[in-house]
Amino acid sequence: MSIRQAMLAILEQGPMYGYQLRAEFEQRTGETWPLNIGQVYTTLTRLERDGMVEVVESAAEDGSDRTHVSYRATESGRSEVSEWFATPVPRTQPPRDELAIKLAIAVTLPGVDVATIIQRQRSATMTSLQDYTRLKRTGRAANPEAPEDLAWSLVLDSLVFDAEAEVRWLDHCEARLRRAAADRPAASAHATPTATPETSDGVAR
Amino acid sequence: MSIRQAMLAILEQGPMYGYQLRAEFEQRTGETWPLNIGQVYTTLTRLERDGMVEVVESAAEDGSDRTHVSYRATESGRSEVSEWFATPVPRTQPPRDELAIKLAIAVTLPGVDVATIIQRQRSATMTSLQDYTRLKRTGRAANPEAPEDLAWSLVLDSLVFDAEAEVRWLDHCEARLRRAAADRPAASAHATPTATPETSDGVAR
DNA sequence: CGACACATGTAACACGTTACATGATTTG
DNA sequence: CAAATCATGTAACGTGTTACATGTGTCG
Repeated sequence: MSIRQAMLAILEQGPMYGYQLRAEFEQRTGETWPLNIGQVYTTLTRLERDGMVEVVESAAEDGSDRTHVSYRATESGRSEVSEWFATPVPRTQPPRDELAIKLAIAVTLPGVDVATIIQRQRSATMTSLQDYTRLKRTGRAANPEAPEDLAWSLVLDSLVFDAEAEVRWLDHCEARLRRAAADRPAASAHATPTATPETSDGVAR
Repeated sequence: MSIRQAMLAILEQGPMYGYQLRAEFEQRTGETWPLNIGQVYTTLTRLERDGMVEVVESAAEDGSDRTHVSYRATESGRSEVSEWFATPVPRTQPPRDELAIKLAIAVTLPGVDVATIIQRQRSATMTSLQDYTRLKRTGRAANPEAPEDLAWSLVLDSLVFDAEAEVRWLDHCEARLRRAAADRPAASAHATPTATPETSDGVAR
């Protein structure tokens, strides 16, 4: 649902055609979320159907006489954009987190080696983190003053913050599982139920 | 794509029918990611088509003579699950982050009050954080020893880590924007173009 | 009995990806 | 000129949500 609004928002800069829209989007987000060109056209069609944009056949501005199928945001479109900016992204129904789902299920199944899953995941994520920092050094020399480069840089930071949070969470999970295992040591290998005393957890909460 | 694997993984516990699968899933993830019952059936159909599960008409175990349409994981299904657990969730194409996209575009558009967007978002996210901690206190009395409750608790922690990372990122963005504004002070309020020396145009790019 | 939860589906739609078709323009 | 890139689409498929239809079991 965010592509639609993003495209509409970019149209605030003026009428554009499909390819241009994709270029503008990717310039701001880097190679992070490549935007499928097919989807650009289908989304534009739906936006037009919903009265958010209208077609403006425009000559290419580069002098050639080629015309493109450009789109311009309508009044409705512009108001949808400002509402998008004015409303915080809700956390009521966060997108499903595959890693969280995976671990949540893993800890409930017998015979699944959760510790290994965690270690592999952390190692993969830390590799990504290194890639991100490498990207930040290499990054788009250009001029860091330009808003598009600032945008891309912020997106990159967002990925870093996210990956760091994931690593922290993995450490946290590891610790909690270790404590849980310490409380009832037999449960791992040969499945001895050990009758769990009272409620004396130690798992906190 | 994660629901499919999650359902398949849960079937490792033994044959189940639609409603049961949903209940097992939601018990592990709390009310975080409610699983649509319609999707359960369509996903089961596709899993069967792909040879991952097979139907086992089973009598309900609670004594009643009612039979349910239960599914059991096949050999292929089981191997897909173990591969799922063995492979880290890749960060190569992370799911699109609506907030990051929104801010990335916002900073490149003239006349958008990014500072306000950030403040509103942070305030909304911190409210969610409070809800999470309240949930952690209230949480599912039951017994925290039970693996399902541990799972749900880890998921909740994941939400917290995520929200905290978001707040940190918002602070980070705010700081960077303040620095950028300090470097070229005129750009904010009354849209004074200040003629940006060399490349002219003001629209940049 | 009537309301409600359980249980199994189907249809319609939105969104997203991959792949293909078809031209025009640019460039080695 | 041939190949690559730009540009605009369409078709097929997977996934996800919402809504509807239909029937069974339970409980006040």
